[in-house]
Amino acid sequence: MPDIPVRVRFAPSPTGHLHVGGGRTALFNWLFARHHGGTFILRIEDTDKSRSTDENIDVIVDALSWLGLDWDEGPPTPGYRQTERFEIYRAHAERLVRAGRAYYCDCSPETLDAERKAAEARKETFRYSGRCRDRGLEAGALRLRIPQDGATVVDDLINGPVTFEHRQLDDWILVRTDGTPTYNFCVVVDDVTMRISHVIRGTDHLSNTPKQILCYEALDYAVPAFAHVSLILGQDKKRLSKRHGAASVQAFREAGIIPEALVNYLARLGWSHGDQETFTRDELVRLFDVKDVASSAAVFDIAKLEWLNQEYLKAMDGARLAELARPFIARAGLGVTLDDRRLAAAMETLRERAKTLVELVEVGRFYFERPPDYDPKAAAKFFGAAGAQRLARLAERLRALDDFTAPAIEAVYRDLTTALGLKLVDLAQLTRLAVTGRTASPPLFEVLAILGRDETLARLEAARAAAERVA
RNA sequence: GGCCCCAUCGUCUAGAGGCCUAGGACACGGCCCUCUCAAGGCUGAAACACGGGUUCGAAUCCCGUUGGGGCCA
Repeated sequence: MPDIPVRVRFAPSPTGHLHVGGGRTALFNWLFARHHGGTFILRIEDTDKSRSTDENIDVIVDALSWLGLDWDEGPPTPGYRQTERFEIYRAHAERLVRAGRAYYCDCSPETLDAERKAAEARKETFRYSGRCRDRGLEAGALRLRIPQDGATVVDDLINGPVTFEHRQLDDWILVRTDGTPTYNFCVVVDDVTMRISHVIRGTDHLSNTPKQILCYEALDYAVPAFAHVSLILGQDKKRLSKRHGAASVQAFREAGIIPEALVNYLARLGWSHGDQETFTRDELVRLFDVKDVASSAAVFDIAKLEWLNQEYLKAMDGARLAELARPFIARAGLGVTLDDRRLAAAMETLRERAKTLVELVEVGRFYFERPPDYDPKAAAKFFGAAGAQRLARLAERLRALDDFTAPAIEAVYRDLTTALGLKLVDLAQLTRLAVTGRTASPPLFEVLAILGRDETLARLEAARAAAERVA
């Protein structure tokens, strides 16, 4: 189908947050559209009024925007929500009735239920008997008249040809007795009227596809190409859900994952390009082809996502990192007193020590507050009279230092180490404990330089006092 | 239960009959580097679900079994 314009859509139902599986489906659609210079459409499947809310639409729109998946058609422009389209479904239903491709059925739920039970008793799949097919009714549920014999083949771009025998299908309901269209009918009408060229969606819809294809044909519309993407599984190989922890795009955002990393990870889940692991957005657009998407399901691996996230953090400059980190600093209840320059420098000392923005703040807490306490084990080891003594001497020398930079500070430490007949690690760990409250931190001399002389001396003095109390 | 999909290291995957004594990445172990923790470098362990075919030759093709998943109820 090289001649028809590529038009793809992502059609979430706004019944909750955007699931990462949905995020990946959206990404694949978006990449496909951008790769082919086509159109990416966002459509909201909100026919389930009881569970669909405007808030959820906002959340999904927000998540897609955050991922950088912009749509060419869709909300807030009207006409892209199913609840706005009932007139269109009605018109198409009428068309099918007039063409004799659909008929009304007044079989009661009880009758149908009895048939279903009978079929079960015979260990057969329940199929509607077609009792009302030729009764010429003018009201009731509207059913699609499908061929009795033969088969429909879904020529799936990912799975290859998949054959469904018509004898396994039945005359399914297009419009319920109460006049509401069914999901499968809405989807077909929407895809038809939006001139969708490729339907890229989750494999949970593969089984519905033959019914839909029959409906396209009844409507006398060209059938689009289909590509069914496998589901994302949790560690237990069950469909990924909230039970597995973070499963929504929003949850990862809050966990401090950056959009570039999530996009890269999601793209690599089921799709690959040789041995390449990291891709820029442009590379993805250039290299992605839905035909290369794997047909097997994939387990979501948070550890790998976090590794990728760190790869992105490590490649980022301090200023940008600072902007990303600010909301996380605030959420941790901390305030920034460092100026922009120092904050950026601080970020650069943290980025290879954190896999997420949340971790970045945790590991860099001391940049935003004085140590509220000292690691007890380390305090027992480094503090005491000797420790207090050493802290005093360090403070004395640092106060006298002309140039409060990392190399100059290091020289002071090396000097004093020799003078005292110690190892560098002794004074370094003592100071680290004094300044950060912990025994692990970014390179000490850089930390001191970023904190600045006044703050460093204040912390040294506070620690000295605490050290004396230990003694 | 019926129909459909899927099956390479723990995980994501490369592999489209000989290039495979199966490659990469994450995670894991070891070593190096080192002011701590990381990061980094080197290195180790780790897989073609099983059984039949087809073929000179199968991870790659076919059939079955098993297992997992989905849809319909």
